[in-house]
Amino acid sequence: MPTLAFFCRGSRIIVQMRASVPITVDGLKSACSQCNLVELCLPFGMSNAELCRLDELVGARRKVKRQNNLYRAGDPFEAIYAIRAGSFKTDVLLEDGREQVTGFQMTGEILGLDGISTEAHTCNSVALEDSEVCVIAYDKLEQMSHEVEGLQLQFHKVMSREIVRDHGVMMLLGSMRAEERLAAFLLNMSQRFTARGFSPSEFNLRMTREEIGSYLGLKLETVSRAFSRFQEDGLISVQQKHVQLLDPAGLKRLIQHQHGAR
Amino acid sequence: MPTLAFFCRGSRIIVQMRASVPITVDGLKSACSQCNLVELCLPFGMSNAELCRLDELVGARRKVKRQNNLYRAGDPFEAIYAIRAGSFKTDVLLEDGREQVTGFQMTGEILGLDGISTEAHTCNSVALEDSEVCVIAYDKLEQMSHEVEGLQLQFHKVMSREIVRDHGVMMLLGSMRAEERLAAFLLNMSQRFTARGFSPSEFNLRMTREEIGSYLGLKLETVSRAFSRFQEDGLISVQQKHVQLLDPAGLKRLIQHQHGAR
DNA sequence: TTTGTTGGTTGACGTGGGTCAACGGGCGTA
DNA sequence: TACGCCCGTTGACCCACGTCAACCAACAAA
Repeated sequence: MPTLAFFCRGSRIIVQMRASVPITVDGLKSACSQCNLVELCLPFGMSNAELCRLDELVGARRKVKRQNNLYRAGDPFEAIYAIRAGSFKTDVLLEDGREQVTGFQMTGEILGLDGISTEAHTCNSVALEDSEVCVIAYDKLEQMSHEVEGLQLQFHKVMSREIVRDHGVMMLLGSMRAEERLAAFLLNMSQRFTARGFSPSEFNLRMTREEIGSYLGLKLETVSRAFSRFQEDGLISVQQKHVQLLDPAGLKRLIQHQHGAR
Repeated sequence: MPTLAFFCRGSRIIVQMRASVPITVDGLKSACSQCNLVELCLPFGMSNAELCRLDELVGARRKVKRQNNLYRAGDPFEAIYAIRAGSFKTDVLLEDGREQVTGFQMTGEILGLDGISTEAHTCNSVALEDSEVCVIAYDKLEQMSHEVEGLQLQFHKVMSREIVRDHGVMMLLGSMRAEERLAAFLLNMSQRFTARGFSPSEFNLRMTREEIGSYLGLKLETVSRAFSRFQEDGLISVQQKHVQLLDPAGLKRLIQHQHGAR
């Protein structure tokens, strides 16, 4: 067995190992105190002391291959997940097969909150690329929330943020036109890439046109046409999944002044 | 000052008073342990002992007249609210004036959860009729969640339920046709009225066609036409805000088999 | 290299629901 | 009891987006 010694924030991570078998990252315990996603994730705003307590909470990491499910609707709810690497989509399915993508998640974001209410997951979570998550056992989270001051507040904020995000999507679906929806989507992606230290104006989408369409309540052809239209108008440059925002302000304007919207 | 003596669940409520001034309900402290909405509201599933602790948490009640705001987008977040009587809508506004109704709330449901994330409300909450809410100071809730076992779990479930509900609305807005949306809306209302001890098949809507339309991502004319269509087809009987579900199974069928939906 | 498969683009056409407009009934106010 | 306003209904028309179909590019497997 390897000997692992973690030290908290401020000092460097030191991992000493005397391993007779190769170490798989799978079995490695995650350490929030050492994670560079701290600013984006559950631990945001917590003190160093609290962060070290968090290290106890976060269990093993789990890898999820592209197209595989992290969980499925109906699975018993046991843990929530923090995305350490990669990205996911969540969707709900109707009996007749219709799919609605309810969100796309990136590093540092939390998955599985929907499961708390009924103690079973109510949507499917699928990796859009080979990804890795930190597993946070829910009963431990409940327990530790009683003890660690900042954890409870942060967790509430994460849930509340999800509710606010959902309201934004409702706005999008309920009262915007196709091109407005796509513009809002692109700006949102840009903003989230920026928060992760990537370029605000150039990125690779991880999802297909069909998935974007499902999320935005549009058919994939409409999404494709809107992309082309934006390119013609010099707002963006697209090539397959690679997108460059040439005129973010123009995209914003598109959303604000409805051109005779519903 | 009136002398008030409350006893916990199981015994009857006793209120002794020697009042020189008329008692206004406004000033009265709410007692969860005495409230008949316990099964629907935050305290659901908590023990009697825990319920009595909750009585400390829930502050004064507040009356909100029809069309008045309980809170507005931008207001500093200080409390969440449990609806004791009446009903509300929540909506978000775009700069250009477009409105999206994000939900309708009934007795026992919790308002204001959106405010936790940014410490300011992000939507408007408007009473659809003269209503009354219990004010639950958020800092006190945080505090008491550390102490009362069941409260934290229940609160998390309430938030999670809101997220699940929002996903349902996304499904509705993103992949259902006008008549399916209205059918889903009516069945949802029926189910919630039932949970409150009212008839599953006959009720009065509190919101206008325009508000329903905004919620469902439709124009009021479309809502009106769908109502008329359902009536022609013998599914419901409508007269203004009074609705009777004549064939709930038929409404369900409408949702499941899409008639060439998007 | 070829071939198959999946994802994306584009065109032609159809339609669900938005728009505009007229009208009528319920309800609150005087 | 009458007035006025909001709310709801209905019809005629139109357009944004869905549908159907052809085609092409990227990428993986052979």
